[in-house]
Amino acid sequence: MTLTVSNRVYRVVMTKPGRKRDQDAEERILNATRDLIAERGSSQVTIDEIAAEAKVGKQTIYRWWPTKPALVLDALEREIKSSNPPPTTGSTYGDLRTQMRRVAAMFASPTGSIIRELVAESIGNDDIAEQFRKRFFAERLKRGMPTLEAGIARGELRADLDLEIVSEMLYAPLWLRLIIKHRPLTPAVADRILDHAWPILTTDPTPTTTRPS
Amino acid sequence: MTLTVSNRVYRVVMTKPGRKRDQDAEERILNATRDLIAERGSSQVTIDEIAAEAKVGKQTIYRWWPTKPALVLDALEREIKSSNPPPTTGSTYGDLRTQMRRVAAMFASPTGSIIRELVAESIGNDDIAEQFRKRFFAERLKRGMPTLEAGIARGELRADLDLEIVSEMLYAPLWLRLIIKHRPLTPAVADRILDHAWPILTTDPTPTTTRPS
Amino acid sequence: MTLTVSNRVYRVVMTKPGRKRDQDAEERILNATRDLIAERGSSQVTIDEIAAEAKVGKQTIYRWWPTKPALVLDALEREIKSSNPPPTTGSTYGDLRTQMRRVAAMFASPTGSIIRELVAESIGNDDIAEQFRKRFFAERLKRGMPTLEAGIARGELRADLDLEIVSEMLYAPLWLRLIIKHRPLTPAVADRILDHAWPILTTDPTPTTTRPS
Amino acid sequence: MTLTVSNRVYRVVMTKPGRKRDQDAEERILNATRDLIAERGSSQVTIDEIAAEAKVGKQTIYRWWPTKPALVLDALEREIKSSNPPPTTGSTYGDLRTQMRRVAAMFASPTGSIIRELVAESIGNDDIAEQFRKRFFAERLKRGMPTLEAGIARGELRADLDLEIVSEMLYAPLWLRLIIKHRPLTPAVADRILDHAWPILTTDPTPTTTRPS
DNA sequence: CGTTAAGCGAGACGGTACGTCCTGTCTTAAC
DNA sequence: GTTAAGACAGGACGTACCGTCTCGCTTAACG
Repeated sequence: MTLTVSNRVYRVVMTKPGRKRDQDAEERILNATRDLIAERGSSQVTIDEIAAEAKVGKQTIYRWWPTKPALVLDALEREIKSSNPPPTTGSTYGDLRTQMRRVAAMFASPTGSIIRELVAESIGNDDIAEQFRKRFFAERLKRGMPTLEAGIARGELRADLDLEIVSEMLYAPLWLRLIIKHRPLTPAVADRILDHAWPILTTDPTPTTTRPS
Repeated sequence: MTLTVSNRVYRVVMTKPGRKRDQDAEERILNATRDLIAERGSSQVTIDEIAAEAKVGKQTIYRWWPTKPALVLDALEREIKSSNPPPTTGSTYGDLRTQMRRVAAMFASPTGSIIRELVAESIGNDDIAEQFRKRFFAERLKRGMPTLEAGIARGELRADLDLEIVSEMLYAPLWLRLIIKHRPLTPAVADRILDHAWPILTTDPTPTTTRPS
Repeated sequence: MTLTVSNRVYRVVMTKPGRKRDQDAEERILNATRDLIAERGSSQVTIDEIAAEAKVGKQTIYRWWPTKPALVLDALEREIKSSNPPPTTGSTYGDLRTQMRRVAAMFASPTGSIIRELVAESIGNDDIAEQFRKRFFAERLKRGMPTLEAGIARGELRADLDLEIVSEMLYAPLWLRLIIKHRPLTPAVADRILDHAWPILTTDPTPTTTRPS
Repeated sequence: MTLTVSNRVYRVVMTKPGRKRDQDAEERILNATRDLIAERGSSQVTIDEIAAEAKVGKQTIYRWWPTKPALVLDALEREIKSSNPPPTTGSTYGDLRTQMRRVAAMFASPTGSIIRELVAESIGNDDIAEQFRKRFFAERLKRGMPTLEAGIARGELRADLDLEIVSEMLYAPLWLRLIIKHRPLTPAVADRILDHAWPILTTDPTPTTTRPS
């Protein structure tokens, strides 16, 4: 494709010239970030260390990530992308139980530490917060939605539930334990929460049978 | 006054000599901390700035507070100390409603910002976390306990409730909205949470009447 | 240069009208080097800037010149290559005078700035220093030699002169004024130097007549 | 101490408050600078290295010296401050000879390397150049002046000499050999320069006796 | 009232990490 | 194959804070 202006002929090109971004370097940076942060916490890791660990110049990091938390966010996203498919135990109760236990387990793992660090960064930086919510939090909180909606569709859950509120009642306690660390965070806790909440979710007229004595 | 024991002469002093701690300086430091943090967030405020704003030498700050978050914690405590007495509307539902609305209102106020910043500091520093939990979080989460216990005693709430879980189901969503800012934090939200949770709390056999249509 | 059509961004590239961009690129590089250095000084000019100014890839520069000063050296050489033939006024005094005035004039011109920059580079880099001495300095300092030797041959100058020392006595003050800029550098200065030195050069028994009163 | 003027109270302070500049640190910085630069040359030494060698924070260097060359200049000045008194051999010729040999010796020593590096810095930075000329060069070039003036006063030197030119004829060759390194720089060279120049300086009617055969 | 010791505002200190800049090498798409 | 663009590893730069220390002064209890 050509463009002629005042007798000068220009070619119109779509691609950017120059060396392409080095996928391998990106890989090494994200791995180094993940490893170092899981080990010592985001605030205890410097960009210089990540660069050294990844055998990369600092500028290569700054070229692609504006700040450290942005980098951490990408490292986290990659870590979580290997997402489990939604559970299908056959019953809504079973599905919710599995999902909540998975969240509790993830929060208790090194990945939980990274998420925790990201929450801290989000509090101090609105851009990070925005990214964190959009790319991780919202997606995660909503992952439970289909299960709840399916439960309603199947008639196992009450149709008049405010799912926004319900999902927060189920998951916010887990998040809070991750962030504040005021109480242990185990699958058993997830179970206790679900069992307490179950009566208000279900259409079953004898809810107390699922309640702990 | 001197005291001689085994040929050794001691000076006996009753009060510590030297200049007294400057109450005015302390006041100025805490005010400056509160103002600057509410304005820009704890992580964006330096000790140098606080010292300059308070017209105080840095050493005067470090003499009394070991770290910045310790200072922030004190600034926060002073702000919250004006605690309301527990509500007594006559009904457990009404008391819970009042309490949750108060928490939501506090979280939405500048004080909420300070709490949020403290959460961030807690994540990066275990000592701060310990202090934060002990001096603020636990006390706050447990403030609802007497109301719940009274409700059980009065027979308005089920006796077999796990109050630890219940209080988290009620308050964790508010905390999460403060920290993550993923959804608005209003008194109406507090109401919706309580109304959804109420059926599992109460001994009233017709819980659905309190549910939002 | 970019062109946006229906939200698509295109790059506009000039077509290559002919071939043999080779020599043109070299030309542009040397010109850009000369211009930028004369303007801001060698140490304030980066290779990237030269490449951008010359519309050339950095690699094209590094393909031909190992380092920046090597490039500067070439730029300088090209500038000076237009060397005047040795003067022949008929008298040794006149020839020396012409030559010294020429050097003073060159030092006072933009070319002098480039030479000055090269001296700076030479101090920090032995390879450059070697090149600078070999390709420019020695040749320049020795350019006066034939004149002096001819003067001796003609019997106008003393036969027992140490020409190495003499040429330095004549020219080093000019070099120093170029480098240190401690005093002005004008043809008049060259004259004063020569007139002071003349008595020890000449066989004329009445040297004082050429001395300034 | 307070001072009250028209109902306004002023604090009267005599000295600047705050910690005093650490003389020991300054000493260590200047020594480290001198040592490292004499060893490897100014351009091969980083501020970080100087700070590390001096056991000093980088900021302490930047607090007192705006740039590296400014620091080098101070280090040099301190090195040279231990200046020898002007020589008094009894004869002007002897004094000049001693002085020129001293300069040659200094230029050949590690101090000479530092001066050389400073010349390079001066070429690239006008502020440094200004400082270098004012604090070192001018003072040094003029140090020979009293000797020349005394020579005239005693009648040993011609009264119509342009001392500015004369001192450059004597010393510029030494400077140039320091900077360009095109020829060796020894006391013998200083002698040869002086002996060549002597005839035009002296009132002695038989100058050739001091000339090398 | 003078001594003594702690607190004060100010600011220099040793140190760590930051984010930018430049060098010289390399890789890629367009010609 | 050659060019312009530009990403790469490496490394120095000068800045910003941290938490500590030192200075000259002020304040207050003790003798």
